[in-house]
Amino acid sequence: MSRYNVKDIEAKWQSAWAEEATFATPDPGDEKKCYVLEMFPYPSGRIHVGHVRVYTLGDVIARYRRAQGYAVLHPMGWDAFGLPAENAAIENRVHPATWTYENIDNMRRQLQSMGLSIDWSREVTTCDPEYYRHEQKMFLDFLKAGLAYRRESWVNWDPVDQTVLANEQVIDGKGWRSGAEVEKRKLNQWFLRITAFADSLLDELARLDGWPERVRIMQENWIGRSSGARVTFPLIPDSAGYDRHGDALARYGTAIEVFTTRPDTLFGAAFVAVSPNHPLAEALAEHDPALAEFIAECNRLGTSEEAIETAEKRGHRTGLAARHPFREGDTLPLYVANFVLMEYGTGAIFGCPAHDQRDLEFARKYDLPVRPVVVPPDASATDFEIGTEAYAGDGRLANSEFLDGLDVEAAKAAAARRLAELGLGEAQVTYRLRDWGVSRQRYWGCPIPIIHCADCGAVPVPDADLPVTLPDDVDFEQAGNPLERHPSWKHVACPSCGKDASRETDTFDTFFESSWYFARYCSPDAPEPFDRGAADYWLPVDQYVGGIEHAVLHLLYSRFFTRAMKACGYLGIEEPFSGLLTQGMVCHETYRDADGRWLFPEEIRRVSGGKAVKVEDDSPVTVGRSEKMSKSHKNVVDPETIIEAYGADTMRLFIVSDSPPERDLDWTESGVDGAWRYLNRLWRMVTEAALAAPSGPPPDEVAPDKAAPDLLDARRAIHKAIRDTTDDLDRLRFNRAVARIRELSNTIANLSGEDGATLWVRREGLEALVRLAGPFVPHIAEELWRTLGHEVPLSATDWPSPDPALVTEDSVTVAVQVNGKLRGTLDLPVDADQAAAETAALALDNVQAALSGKAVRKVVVVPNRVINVVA
RNA sequence: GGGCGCGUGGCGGAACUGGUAUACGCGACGGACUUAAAAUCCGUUCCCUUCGGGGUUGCAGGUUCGAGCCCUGCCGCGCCCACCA
Repeated sequence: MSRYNVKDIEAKWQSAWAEEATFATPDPGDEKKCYVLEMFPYPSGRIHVGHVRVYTLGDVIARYRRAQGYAVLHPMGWDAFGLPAENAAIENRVHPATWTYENIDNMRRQLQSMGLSIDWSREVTTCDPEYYRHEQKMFLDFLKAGLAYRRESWVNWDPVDQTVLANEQVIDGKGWRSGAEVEKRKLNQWFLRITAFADSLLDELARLDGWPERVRIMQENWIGRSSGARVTFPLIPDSAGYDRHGDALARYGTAIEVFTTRPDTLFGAAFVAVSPNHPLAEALAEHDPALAEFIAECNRLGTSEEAIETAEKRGHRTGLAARHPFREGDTLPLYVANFVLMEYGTGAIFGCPAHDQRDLEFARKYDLPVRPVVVPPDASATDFEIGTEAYAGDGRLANSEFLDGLDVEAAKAAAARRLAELGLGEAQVTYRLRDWGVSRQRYWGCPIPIIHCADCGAVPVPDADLPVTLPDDVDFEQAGNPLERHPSWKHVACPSCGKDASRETDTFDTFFESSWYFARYCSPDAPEPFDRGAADYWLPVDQYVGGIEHAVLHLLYSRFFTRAMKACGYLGIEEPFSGLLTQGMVCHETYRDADGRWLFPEEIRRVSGGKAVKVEDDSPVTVGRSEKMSKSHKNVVDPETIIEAYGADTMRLFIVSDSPPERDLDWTESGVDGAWRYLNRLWRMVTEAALAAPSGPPPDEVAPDKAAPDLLDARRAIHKAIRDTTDDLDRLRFNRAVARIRELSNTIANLSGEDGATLWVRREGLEALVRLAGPFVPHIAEELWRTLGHEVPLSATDWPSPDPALVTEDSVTVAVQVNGKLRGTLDLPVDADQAAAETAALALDNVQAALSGKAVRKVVVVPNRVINVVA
């Protein structure tokens, strides 16, 4: 018997697959297709265990579908623009491109050592001008279609990375990469009009039944559709009567627009407030130094969880008042208030203290009237009062003139109707979702193809001049954007009038590149972004695999981008990914020495009693709970080391064995050992049996109607294993599939005897075993398939199907209960006569003992499952 | 504050969507082989038991012939969003 020589076997099959172009993508044809894609990696330099998990999961699916006869597209590429390259440039004085391409080369080598069934001829690299030229063109098309625009706006500014961040990239008031407290700045920015598709992005979620419910809910909340009304409040100087607002009103206008979801509570209004960043507030501040100071203070305040929770509701009274739209002669004081967001609705609200907690806190502080207008069903209109809790529930309207007596829903509609009649508003839908700001003040990104001309404004770079490429000779010695400082790059003639003009020096957010790469893979060398025929055939992606952290970032942007591409005639579909699998994180125990310093797993040694010591000096080590692998806690495992020691198959098997894919996975050394031991066992089973096991058509004595009972049982187990593993793979339940495969190994191992029929059944089992294991552990499976005497490689062999005669049962074990408690089992023919089943059950000794003479009240017979005797 | 999810042996987890709870693996223990160790192989492994059985899916109830699964209320853990009018 030969030894399981991992290194040779894995190297041998990896080069065989490469030479034979085994995983080359077929041309679009008539076969059923399956596009399997994992989120492409950022080329950080080395793969980590998280990569191993995603690419293993995707590879199992791709290999399984290929064996089933699908035309499979399974590509790989690099999300190659981004900040780490620039940081490396600053720290190590290496050009971002050099750094990136070197990292790609190393990571490609590492990924290839995993034995992935990837068509490497379709590699896409987003920092390549041959890639990003297409998105520059797309951007200009979006601009023409009104899906991109430029405006001055308040932005999230990351003071460490010195760039703007999208709302999706601000986590708890901090930059998603730098962790720095985000500041507010006003800048000219390019935006993509993602809000134009808000309804479609929301409504189509219901049809994405291949997506986890969790992700769909997260996107739904993120889009945040709410319906209400827009209300116009005419402005007048209030009783304090100053007149210095004339200038501000003249510039801003003499009315203020407010969005509310509760137009029914308009009669409870006590004040109107605008955001500190509202144009009216800014105009007023020019003549009001105290207001200017208040606004500045608001902008300094962070937006972190803590800041929001502890922040007091504060306002600055403006000296203006708003006329109540319904109640003649009633006016409401106008405030600038710190809790009003410029980014949502119109940046202005009316405050109804009785029915909104924030408004109530504000009203109590500034002593404004609290007038309930919605009375709960169990209270009376005359004594219902508000204390410290606003009432947000349902009820009947009161103190509200024409709305009195209506319920909340009817009152909302009636109020909106009246507003429309008066010309002071109408029903309106508003979204939490905001347009996607894509300008970044960074070098290592795709240049925005725009030229700014003093006379002509923002002029698109003509098609003939695309792509706009990055200059190579840049200087990272100073902070800020090197494109801005480059001596010549930005100075160009205006394409429209020919005068001196300057290039846009901002680059795109890197989520721009990842929003369409899945389409580029369909035809990576096409002169257009993609060949329409190829895209029509391959898209949408059938199974996408990636981390949950992209639930509202990449996955939402890609859905938008696909719609925008469709609107501009690039594509015929709206949804890019029909199936989505979000895999959990990989975790590992943490270790600290006596001084509290973190230790790497290889620095410790397990001793008895679950304790651990330092390898170096046997000093005690504290074992901490398992948490997400991170460099700072040193609880990391390097995939390359694992492959060196055990091989890719062991690593792949371990990573799919223990936990369901969407759940977090605990990386354990003993689990890896277990996978290693299993593969050695598999190796021995096949190599020891292969010589003795005959091949060929089934001999008579193993036929379903002739085989000896134990052989028949074994054959049944083999075919059920095929059926169940297939079912588990279809449902992406890989940990269960692995359990089925191990069970099949046990069945085969328990098959004793060396007669011809037994040998034949053993071979049948081993062949099934190797074929079922193929998607998980492809190298060893190929090798054993050959050992079993097959000339055609496993990667070109069909997926096995179970023999129907062997998976349909003719008898079944039925549980027998008395009053719901198990008292025995019965072997009955499938679909046995109910009366006969009942009689057989009652005849059991255990049943009679449990009844102990009591009368049987009834017997519940669930065919083929259970018989419950009720006494 | 809003939304979503989870809780099963020492551990990871399984249980066909209401029908024999604890599959498969890890760990542990015992044995065989070995001068010895590793590897391998064979057993045992939810708890209690007077060996007849009895109990067990975070806790307390409910629905049902029957509940890990459905409902109600607690307890604990996790994730997402958050002054969103």
